[in-house]
Amino acid sequence: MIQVQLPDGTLQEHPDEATALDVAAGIGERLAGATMAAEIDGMVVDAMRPLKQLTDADPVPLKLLTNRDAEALGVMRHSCAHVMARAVMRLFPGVGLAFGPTVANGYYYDFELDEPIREDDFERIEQEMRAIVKEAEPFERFHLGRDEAIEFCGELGQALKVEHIETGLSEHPDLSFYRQGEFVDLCRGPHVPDAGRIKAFKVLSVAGSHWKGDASNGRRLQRLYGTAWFSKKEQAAYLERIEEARRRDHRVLGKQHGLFSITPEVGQGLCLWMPKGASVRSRLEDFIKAELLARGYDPVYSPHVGRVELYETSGHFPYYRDSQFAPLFTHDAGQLVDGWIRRLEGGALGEQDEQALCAAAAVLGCDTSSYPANGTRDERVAFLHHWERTQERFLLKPMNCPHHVQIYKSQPRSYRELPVRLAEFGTVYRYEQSGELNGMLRVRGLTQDDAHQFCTPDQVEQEFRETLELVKFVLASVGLDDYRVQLSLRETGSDKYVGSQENWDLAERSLRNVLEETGLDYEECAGEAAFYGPKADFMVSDCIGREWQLGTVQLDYNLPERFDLDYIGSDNRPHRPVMIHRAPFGSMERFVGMLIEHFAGAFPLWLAPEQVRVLPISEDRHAEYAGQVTERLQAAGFRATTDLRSAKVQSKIRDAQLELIPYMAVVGDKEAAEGSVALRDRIDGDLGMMPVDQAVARLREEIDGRQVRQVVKSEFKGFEGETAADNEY
RNA sequence: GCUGCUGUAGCUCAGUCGGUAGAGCGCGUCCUUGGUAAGGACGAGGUCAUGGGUUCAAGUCCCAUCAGCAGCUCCA
Repeated sequence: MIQVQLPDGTLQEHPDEATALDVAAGIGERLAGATMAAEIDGMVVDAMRPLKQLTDADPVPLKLLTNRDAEALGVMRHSCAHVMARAVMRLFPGVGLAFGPTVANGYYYDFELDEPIREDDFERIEQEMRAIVKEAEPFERFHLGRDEAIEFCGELGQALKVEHIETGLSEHPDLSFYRQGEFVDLCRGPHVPDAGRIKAFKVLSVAGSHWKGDASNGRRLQRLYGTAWFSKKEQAAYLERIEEARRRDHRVLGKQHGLFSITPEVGQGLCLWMPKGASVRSRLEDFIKAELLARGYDPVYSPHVGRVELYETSGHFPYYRDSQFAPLFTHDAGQLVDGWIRRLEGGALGEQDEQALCAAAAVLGCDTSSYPANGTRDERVAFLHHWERTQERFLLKPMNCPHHVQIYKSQPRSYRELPVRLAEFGTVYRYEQSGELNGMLRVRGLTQDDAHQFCTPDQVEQEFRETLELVKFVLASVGLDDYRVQLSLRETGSDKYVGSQENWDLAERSLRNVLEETGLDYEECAGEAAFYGPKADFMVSDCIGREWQLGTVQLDYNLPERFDLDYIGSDNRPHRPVMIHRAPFGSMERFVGMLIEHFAGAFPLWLAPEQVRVLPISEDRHAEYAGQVTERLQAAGFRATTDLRSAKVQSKIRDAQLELIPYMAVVGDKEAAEGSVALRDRIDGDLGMMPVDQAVARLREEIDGRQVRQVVKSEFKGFEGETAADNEY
């Protein structure tokens, strides 16, 4: 007999071969039916395996995982991924299986298959899945030794599984498999007891992927995404959330409401701000500029380009070469020599090609007569570098910091004037991979609400503290109150970071101290730091529960070193300042794009491009009074227009509603006689007649308080604490 | 950058088997002058993304390019 201890402390006796499922059945039939898996000492395991196989503990600390537990949801989804793979194998004979893990809200399975899977196929895949679920066959686990396992997968024709056992799982002495009817898959598990426990599922999308995430190995896979839930109701809520997100797509709303546009004529990832989008942006910029002035920042301006040497010194140019626009050369041969150097350094330059380059460079006016063609590679590179350095090369700036550093450096600094805070809405250019571009959220030209704070090491904590306050304040001003901070730290043992060990320790400690002290919800992430220092990123949740990385605060002990910055201390000796990079919004593009989705295009009054529209009942009789009202509203500082079309007022109201104008002012005979308006609210509808002054006061109050009145919360909750499982197989 | 899918009027989309290009909304003109989410009539709008190819004939089939979408990889 074995002893089992349940979470409430009760002890039970069970036969030696008892499983968690047996324990559940002993408590109640319904519980057994709802049991998906079990948890022993925090480890999620199969409910159908004998407890003795799973632990030596006595008594066995057992928790039954049912359709009320987030952990069970992951198990069930992973089982559903197997069901999907089984269905696909039936419909596409000869398909190769790769990986099939769970992800947030669902799962995927990667297949190796020549024939493309199309959306039209989803229905029959789901049908096959329904048939498999209806059969409710059990998931059976078994083990094989390495050699047997390789032979077994070979016999099944699963070459990728063989490869994975030989490489990824080379340390595993024996391998576990799960069988479900005719379908067998190498898998760590755990799984639900039988397929019948999958109550709601759907195949969602198909996309390309790469074997083990490596694009260079040339092995293309097809990734089929699906979702699964404990009930149809939960699934419906989730699908509705996806729909809601689609309805809020800033690319669609941005076009519809004339906020921004991205055209092939201008270029991929280069955003044109239309008047209405520019209006929203400029409200935000004015707001934060005023805030910065109040907080002791000095606004500065700097150009969009800078000499390449600036970014060589900062380290950005060599580190991010591939994600920058190519340098601009003033000499005709510049680009050629640059490509020449890179080919030499890459070791991929033939003798003939080199001679051709030599000749071509000469034609373009670069004197190559003393080029050491027979010298070492280093000598040849040095010759070309030397020439290049005599030439002007510019870079579209990928960062504002080097320019701000030059402003700091332009005069001697005393500890008395620190911190120096230089702020600029600086536009930077990054050559993002084409597949990464996404509306305003990921662009190639973006404007950061950037600033750099230069301070003494002693001031770091206080500066960081104040900066966190600023970020919190600006997020609150647009009604974003649901966020957490990700503290990105270095990864021990990696060589991608610059700067001394002591500085990193100091920086990380300072950030952690202040975050602790402010009580912000934060989480540490090793390996996510920038190459020059740790950072605190604000992860903001929007009204339908999606998380966005917006503001960032980054400590930097590196650039001051590289640019040899100093200030004179009270000891009359030079000291090294510390830099803080920070951008509360992140970039204006990304921030406004996120706001469009958060507000579903319906901006709060203080940000709305058009705040009030005056609607005359009759175009010819009330046009004059409508014009007067509009002028009064404009004089009071509102963005107001008049709708003078010869349409019925119902139709004008409908259009204004669809254009998401916050307020309408209807004017007819009565209003004209009394000097009033019939105010209509986008949200609450008709507010009745009131004097114009009263309407002005009402709107003024809403704007001054930066009120956010309409943010629809999503029905979808998901599972508290749910995370994507880390599936090894 | 890679894989897959897509590209028809300002917008959203039909377009069968390869046989002279369609709708709704929007826009323009005219009629209508109205009271809180669509009044009516008429009209203008397209080198079917671009460039090649196959064919008597291409929006439709093939190739390339460009752009968009989904995903992968990346993100100072």
